[in-house]
Amino acid sequence: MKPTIKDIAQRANVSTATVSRVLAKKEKSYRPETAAKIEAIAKELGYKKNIAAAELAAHSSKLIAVILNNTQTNFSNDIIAAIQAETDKAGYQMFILYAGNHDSRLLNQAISVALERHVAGILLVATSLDEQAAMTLRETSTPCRLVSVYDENDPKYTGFKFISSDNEKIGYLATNYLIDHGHQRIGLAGIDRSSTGEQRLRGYQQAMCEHGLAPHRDWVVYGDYSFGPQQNILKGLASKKLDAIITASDMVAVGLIKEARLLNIRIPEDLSLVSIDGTFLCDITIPTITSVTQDFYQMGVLAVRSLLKNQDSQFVPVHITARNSIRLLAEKPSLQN
Amino acid sequence: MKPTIKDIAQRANVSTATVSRVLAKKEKSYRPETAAKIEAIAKELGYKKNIAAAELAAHSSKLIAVILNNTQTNFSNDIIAAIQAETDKAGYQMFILYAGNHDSRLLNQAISVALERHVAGILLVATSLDEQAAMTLRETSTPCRLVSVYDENDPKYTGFKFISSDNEKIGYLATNYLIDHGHQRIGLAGIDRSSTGEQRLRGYQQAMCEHGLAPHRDWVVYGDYSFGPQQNILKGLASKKLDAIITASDMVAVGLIKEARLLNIRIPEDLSLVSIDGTFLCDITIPTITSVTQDFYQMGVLAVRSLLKNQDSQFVPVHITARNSIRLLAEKPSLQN
DNA sequence: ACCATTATTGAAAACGTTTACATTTAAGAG
DNA sequence: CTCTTAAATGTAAACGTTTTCAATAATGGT
Repeated sequence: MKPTIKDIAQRANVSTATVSRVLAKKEKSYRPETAAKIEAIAKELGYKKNIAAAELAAHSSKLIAVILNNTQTNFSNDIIAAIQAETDKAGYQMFILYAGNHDSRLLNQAISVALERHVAGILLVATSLDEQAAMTLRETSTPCRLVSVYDENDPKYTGFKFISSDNEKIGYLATNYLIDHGHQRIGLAGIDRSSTGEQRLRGYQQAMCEHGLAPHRDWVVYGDYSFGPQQNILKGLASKKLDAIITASDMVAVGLIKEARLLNIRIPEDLSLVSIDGTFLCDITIPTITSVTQDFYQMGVLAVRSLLKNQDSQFVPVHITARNSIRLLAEKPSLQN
Repeated sequence: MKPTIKDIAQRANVSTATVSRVLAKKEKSYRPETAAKIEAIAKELGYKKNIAAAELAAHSSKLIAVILNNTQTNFSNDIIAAIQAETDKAGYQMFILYAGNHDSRLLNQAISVALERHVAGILLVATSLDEQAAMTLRETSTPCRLVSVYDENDPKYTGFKFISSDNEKIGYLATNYLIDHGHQRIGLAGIDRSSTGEQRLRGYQQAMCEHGLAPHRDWVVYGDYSFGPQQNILKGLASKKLDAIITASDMVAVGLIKEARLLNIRIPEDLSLVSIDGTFLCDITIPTITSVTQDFYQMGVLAVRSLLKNQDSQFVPVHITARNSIRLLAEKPSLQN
């Protein structure tokens, strides 16, 4: 039988209460000698606390549930590593639940499991809400944060706190950066039609408009952030004579670089490229890809802090990482269609 | 206050025992009407089982601890997704603990946490053991499996069951495949000096020897499986006039492709390449990379099954995925040094 | 209608902690 | 040396389930 505090108490000639206090390191409520004795015995017996019992008695768990979208994003690794490190630092453990892929049943099941475990908090990473999930999460007293997802315009999302990059800013930054380099006919490829995509699109449009460059509707190609030289982004845009393209993710950028190579379009000589994300993929290509870089690790850190310290929503700063996929254009390239 | 089975029992005019039985779906031990009534009330009250209490009472947890190495490998995603799906299917939940990077303290702490949670089992993914960890795991009755790690020659590993690709076979397959395509001067790049690297090296050497191609010691370049065009693998091997290189991982392959491009070495015209892993990275490069492909998803699935059903160690089949990084050489290229 | 089974249910004892409250012991003030 | 107060420990009641064993109700055979 596994040893319990009772066994320790007996051997140490103290009560279980004292053992509990020592093992839980309750401040100033036991003599150092008592503590030493108890700790020695605990070690000798190979005692392991039964967390289930502890959580039951204390009405508090040191668990954080992380709910993840199943789609393989090459950045969730970073977020998760950060969440793990930060929860660990606070004496918590994280535990991961996958919520499939826009699968309402799985999502709600994951939430249910988290609540059954009476977790200290829930982190929804890159996962969009549905009506039922939103309701459940609103009703429970368990705190929750959305990570890398938000939507001020969707009532489903109101009341939920989030930690994310500012997608509008991302679109705006990327576009402005290209404009600063003399580009005018700028495309946007790979965004989806959900909140994230729309937000980036808005930023793009705003930057364009502010410079009097009304973006052509055809310059925007929708997608799902994934790799796809087969998506023929460039073929579709070929007739448009674009100066540059912003890709919605590094995966899209990599696909586009490959497509360009096959079509003998040189980057950046014939076409500039700036990607959104800034993961390691930007460094493995030729040329390396200039990106609007998101700080995914920091995002994870802040998400945990926000959850544990009940802080408000916040945007994680983004920045341009200059690499080699942009050329400098003359001041005013032609603009006729 | 959150509702408990007591509340449900009261409202349904039954005992808590009955409620427990219904909610746990104990076979044939209650009338359907009773079940219906209880389930209705549970739903109405928004009842959530307190898993801590259940685990405490039942002496069994439905948790699987997954202990992970911190190093970013682009395949652990697949393994983890599989573990999640498979544990879920069996009614378990998995929970992840990071063990740093050959960090003894963190590893043992992770194991300790897993044991405190009285998990049903532990999966060590791509994590090597140290003396203390091996001892702890041997002493406990909690079952455990190593995933993607094994070493028949290291006494630390004896007695531990594993699920992994056969690294010797991987090295052997890759080498043979190149030999079959007429290559003779074959290098091996990026392996480390731990068990995995040594095993792959042995397979490589065996295949070479079987064909009377004593491999030159200089043809093997050590590394750590990671991306590094800066590692100058090719520069180091330039004088060796190799026909082909086997890279220890896709990341190494990608780095090597980049290096080759910068050095104007054409792949596969000047140098053939076969990589080990076969992840998405093999598809995004130009040329696409022929690989010895590991079935990481299956590895995760089998690991969970082995753990839960107490099955023995097993190798997960690997196979060659032909892509475009190998050329066909004449039967007998020159072999003088 | 009666008895032997069998299917349902209930009562209550675990499970291993934490913690409020009570008690004892030690320490300090005068 | 006594009194007051603080520190250290003990007692015992939770916490919300599961499960054994006992009790009751339903069922079928005769």
